[in-house]
Amino acid sequence: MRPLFHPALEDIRPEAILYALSDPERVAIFAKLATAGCGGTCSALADLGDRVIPKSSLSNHFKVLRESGLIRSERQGVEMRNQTRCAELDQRFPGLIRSILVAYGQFPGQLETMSGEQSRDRQ
Amino acid sequence: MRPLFHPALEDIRPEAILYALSDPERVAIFAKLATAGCGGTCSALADLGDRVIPKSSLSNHFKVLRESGLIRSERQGVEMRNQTRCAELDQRFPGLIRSILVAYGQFPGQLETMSGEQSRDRQ
DNA sequence: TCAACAGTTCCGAATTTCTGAACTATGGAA
DNA sequence: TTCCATAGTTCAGAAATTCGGAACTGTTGA
Repeated sequence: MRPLFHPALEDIRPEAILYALSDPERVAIFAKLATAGCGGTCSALADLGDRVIPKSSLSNHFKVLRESGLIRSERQGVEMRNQTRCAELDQRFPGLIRSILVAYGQFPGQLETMSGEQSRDRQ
Repeated sequence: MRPLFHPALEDIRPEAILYALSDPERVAIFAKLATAGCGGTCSALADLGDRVIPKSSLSNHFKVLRESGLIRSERQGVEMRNQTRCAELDQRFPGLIRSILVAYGQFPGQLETMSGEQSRDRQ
């Protein structure tokens, strides 16, 4: 398994962000992560209610989210911990993520790491 | 030639907007329209500097922009007049278009019909 | 009536997406 | 250790999408 790629903040491209979030399944996953309340593992995010995303598709969704710079993934034992990069992203693209989530009706008030706490970054 | 389809404001879907604007060529076209200064015809927008978009691709770009709800196209004689639906869109998805254009570095201060003038709508 | 022009449609090639099946990595139990 | 279960990744082929040249359509002006 090749090491997971995460773009540096300055390498994040708006087209990648928009592309990643132009898929409602990925938005649903990202919104769940952004609004916390879930463990952040892949499997915990597979159930969208109306359908269960196949494993391989899910894995690909996470790859797209990760490589576009929207999330950070980190192996923890047998599973994967995912977290959004909202705080960083808001620095680079002010207001973007928020207005996208609002547009999707996925902004219930509290974004995990956005604007509030300045994220105790580990790198 | 079938009649051009324009979604009603309430039928505009965020995923369509993001998808349409996840392509840098379409963003370039849309930004030129949004910041005025050009006629709004297709051919006037074909030249991106580094490459000239083929006619059929250009036509498709306009179709994507139109059917996502980002622009309105109207035949005027032999050519097509295009205009953004920024004012309407900002009503439905507050801040979205603006923050996207800012993210792309395509927001030079003056958006044609956004927030300022409430657009003398023709319909 | 005809030619020119702006843009659309068609269609085949190339690329991308999707997902089941096989595989890999980790941790726990025997 | 070895073995099994679990979480997720990679592979591969089918399906869907995108791209763009060539042919077509609709409009204007000569």
